Amino acid sequence: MKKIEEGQGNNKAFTEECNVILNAVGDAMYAIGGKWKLRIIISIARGNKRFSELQRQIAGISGRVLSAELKELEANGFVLKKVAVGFPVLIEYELTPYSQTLEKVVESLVDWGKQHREKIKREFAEDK
Amino acid sequence: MKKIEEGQGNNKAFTEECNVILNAVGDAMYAIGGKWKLRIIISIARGNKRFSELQRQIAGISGRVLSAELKELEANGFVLKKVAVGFPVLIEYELTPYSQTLEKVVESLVDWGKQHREKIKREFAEDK
DNA sequence: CGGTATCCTGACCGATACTG
DNA sequence: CAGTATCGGTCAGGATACCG
Repeated sequence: MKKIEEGQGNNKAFTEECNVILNAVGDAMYAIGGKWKLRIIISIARGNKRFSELQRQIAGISGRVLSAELKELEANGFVLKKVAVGFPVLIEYELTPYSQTLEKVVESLVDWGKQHREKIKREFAEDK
Repeated sequence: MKKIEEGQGNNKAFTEECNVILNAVGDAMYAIGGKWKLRIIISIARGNKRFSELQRQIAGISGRVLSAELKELEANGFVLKKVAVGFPVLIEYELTPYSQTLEKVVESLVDWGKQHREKIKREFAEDK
């Protein structure tokens, strides 16, 4: 009676450890996955502070969605909303220090995204 | 007449460069975003090859969704489906070399996800 | 300018049952 | 075992109009 046939699929400790990894990625994607969250964070990081700047910079996002996402990001501690009294009222968004922990994630995603886009372009070119 | 008030929001070259970043992240999220794709890739990378192994390892995924995602991953060049003739027919999934390019992304996401989960837990504990 | 309100569609996805 | 078929529900997010 073999206990492990091949691969590590039925090794208990292995399965547990794999679950830790899987949960971590799940948590990460839950927090910053979705179409817009990371893009908004990046856009703020690169100097866009105003609502309209963000909407202009992030192609395709609607006001409704940007508004909702900013609220969520604020609630989750990624973004700070600053309201300066005066006339007209000046509203600026900025990142919290916690957003800086995303640096490596963003960097690797940008790198991969660039090379992936190149790959897709090459394949498309070959398809003719 | 000031040309640039403050920040870099209206600097053209800057905006362009920011768009490159934004597009890269958009492409990446389009390809490997969503609830399951990365988890499936990770799960295969860690030795799970069979359909049922994957379904067992990836908590919460239904057969229907796993099937659809595997097809998409195959079509996009991340996964290879191997069918060994015999009885019963043995079907195994494995990663293509291209999936290896995701290593850094996965690594940073796992790291961040782990610390994020810790942060959430701490905040939850404080809330009492 | 910085949003909200309303409405709506389609993508995603869970459950269940069935098949070769 | 490795899926497919069908159904139905939820929800992200798009369009548009409006508001202080």
